[in-house]
Amino acid sequence: MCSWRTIPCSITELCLDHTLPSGQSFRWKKNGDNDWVGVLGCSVYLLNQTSTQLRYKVFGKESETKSGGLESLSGRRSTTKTKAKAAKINGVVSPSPPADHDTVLKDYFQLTVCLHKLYSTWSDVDDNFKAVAQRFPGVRILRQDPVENLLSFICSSNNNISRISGMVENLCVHFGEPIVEVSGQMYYSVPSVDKLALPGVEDTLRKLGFGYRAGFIVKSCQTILENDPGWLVGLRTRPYQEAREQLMTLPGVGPKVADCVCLMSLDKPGALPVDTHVWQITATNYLKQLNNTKSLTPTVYTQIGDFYRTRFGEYAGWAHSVLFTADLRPNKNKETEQVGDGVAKKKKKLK
DNA sequence: CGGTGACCTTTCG
DNA sequence: CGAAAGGTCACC
Repeated sequence: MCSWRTIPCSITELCLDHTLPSGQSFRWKKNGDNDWVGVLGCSVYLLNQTSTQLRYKVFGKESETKSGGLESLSGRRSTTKTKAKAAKINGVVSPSPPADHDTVLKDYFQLTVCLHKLYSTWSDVDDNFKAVAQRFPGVRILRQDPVENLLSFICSSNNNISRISGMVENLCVHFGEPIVEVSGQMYYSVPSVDKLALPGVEDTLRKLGFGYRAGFIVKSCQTILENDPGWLVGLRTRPYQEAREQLMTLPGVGPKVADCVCLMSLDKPGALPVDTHVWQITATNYLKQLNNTKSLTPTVYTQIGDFYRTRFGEYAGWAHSVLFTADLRPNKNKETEQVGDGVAKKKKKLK
């Protein structure tokens, strides 16, 4: 058994227990009391942490992922170049992880972004944030594979977390590649868009319980393939608004899903997903004039995003994930459910 | 622009 | 059991 590898990292910069279950990725599972297991690229990672370091073990093939480029994981069929790189792998079932896994994790957790400073700034401008921040330190935005991120959130529409997780799992098990078995459990990669664009897939997904999202997934993958190779990941270097518009050309991708993808995998820290919950809480606690809005129209959606962007600045999307993380926890305490302490929440539903 | 209803199925209360 | 679930799309 290989030993744990470590990366220096304060628990206030990254708290796995607050970040991994915050509804960004649906693929991390708690393993025992301290460990988290998940798949990044073509490797299975086992993670835990102390107050000063992030610790990990890697299982499976050596990842071909290069720092900053998850392209090869994204179902590109641009082949030639990525193939050439991938061919370099010394596919040993090596007990010692390759040197590059530090880089993969630093990239995934975006450890070069100084969360401590951001928290401090946001606490200065918002009392609600300050209160929530004390209870939930170390919440940061992951830098996910755009394909995983996109598929996950196409599944999220009008759906519950529990089922979404199962659907993502099913996508990987049925259309991804097996990676390695760890303690009796096989792990799979995120499927390539090529696989999901094949004829017959929609029927299979329907049978797997995806409902109307089956069509969205297949058609979105087909659309991705019709675009230039690298189109999706290329949105990382396009302006926020443009990336958002482009994403919304995909079936099943509206404003909310587009913002999730912008924020969580396309390097748009100011993107701010507004769901019904965020809308309600914001109307109650911040923008009272929205209390009489009847639905989450594009206008209201923009107002809410702009409000937070004005208040929290360039990384408003990151602030938003801290602010609302408490409300997604399965075991949230109903008595204290609120944004910040002492602020009333939940208006009753009018119908 | 804003309002309405359908959409699949599972989980939740 | 029925309602709700991190929406989106089509249509008025």
